[in-house]
Amino acid sequence: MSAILPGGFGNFSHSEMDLLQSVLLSKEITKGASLLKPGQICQSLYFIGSGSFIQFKEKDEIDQQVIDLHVEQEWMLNQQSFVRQQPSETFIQAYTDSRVHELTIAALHELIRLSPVFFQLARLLDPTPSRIKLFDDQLSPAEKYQFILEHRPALLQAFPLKVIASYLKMTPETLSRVREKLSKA
Amino acid sequence: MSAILPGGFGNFSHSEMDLLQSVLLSKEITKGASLLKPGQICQSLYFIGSGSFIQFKEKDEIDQQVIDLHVEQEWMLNQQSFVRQQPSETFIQAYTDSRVHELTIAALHELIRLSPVFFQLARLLDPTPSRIKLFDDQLSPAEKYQFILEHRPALLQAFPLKVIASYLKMTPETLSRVREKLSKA
DNA sequence: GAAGGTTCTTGATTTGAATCAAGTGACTGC
DNA sequence: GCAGTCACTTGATTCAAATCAAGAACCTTC
Repeated sequence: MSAILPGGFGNFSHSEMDLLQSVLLSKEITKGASLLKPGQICQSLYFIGSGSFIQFKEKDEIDQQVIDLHVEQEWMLNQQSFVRQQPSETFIQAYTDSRVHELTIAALHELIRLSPVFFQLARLLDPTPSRIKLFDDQLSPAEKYQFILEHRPALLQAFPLKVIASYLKMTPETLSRVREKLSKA
Repeated sequence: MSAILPGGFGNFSHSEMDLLQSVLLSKEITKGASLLKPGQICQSLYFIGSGSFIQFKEKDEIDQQVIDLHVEQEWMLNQQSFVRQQPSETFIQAYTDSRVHELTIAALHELIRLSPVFFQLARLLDPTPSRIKLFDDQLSPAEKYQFILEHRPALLQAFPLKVIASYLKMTPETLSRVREKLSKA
């Protein structure tokens, strides 16, 4: 196995990368299948080799709220559930046929036991600055859209606008208007 | 030194508690003084023995946005800055004369080296479920107020309503109206 | 105790996004 | 080809909270 993992999420030597990759489990996930369901406890980090995932919550019988969107070459997990080892409230569902590389919590502990260097992976357990910016600050719909345009443009390629709208916590109508305004600005 | 720390944030034996307390630095902070300023990197966790703190961001020259409120018997830090060791964007400022017990990052590492049990403290580095609920879900002003009424009532004792309003990301007028409605419901 | 400053409340108005509604274009499958 | 569905757009209306404005209650402090 070689180079399934990108740089950028840690400072690892070649041998450390090899070690890391050796404990990963490669899995194929077909479109629509779930890696995590409400009630389950998130036990793994997943690195997406290819494909895309939607993490969402059932608001009511009809509607679902998109919590996060994940595209290839990104790590993915339910942070809350993983860190506190508590039942998830969200689904993590493949939006397309996908391949993931799974790092179980046991494997993570083993890595850290072997070398404290792997401590760095713990950073994956915290919300990214990008997510914090998007939802902690209170941005206007236009600002939210511009933010992902700038910081997560891949999402716009990977998902339909109604999914993006739900992720950004606005209606599809509002997103449509924001885009229209921006396109002629 | 005895019993400055409460239970509830970890599962420690008496001797572990003693060890933990032995590495804490007790500090007095006078009203208005800052434990952390924008540009600085958050290097410590603070346990508030007595007093209260406001964590806020300068929105513009005039206004400031309250990010978090901290009262006694709680741990406090700038999670983003601490975890990523990046410059803070917030102030952590004493709202009243206070006493804190400081756990530096170096002391934390030393504790974990001595016993992996202290790993549990890492949970302090993640946003609490309470905070996530308050700002990730999109609650109405009334729901936000009811949430802190139920989950963080001490805040209402410790801070004026205009500070609470800023924390809850609503105007003081809206908070006032929410309270009025609730009081006669 | 008067003057000034806060905090909080109350009322009137504005505003921005949600909702409601309808329509277009693209694709899907019979 | 045509009905049906789905994604997206566009327009009209509604609604909730922000803003603007003013006043009441409670402080300081000189």
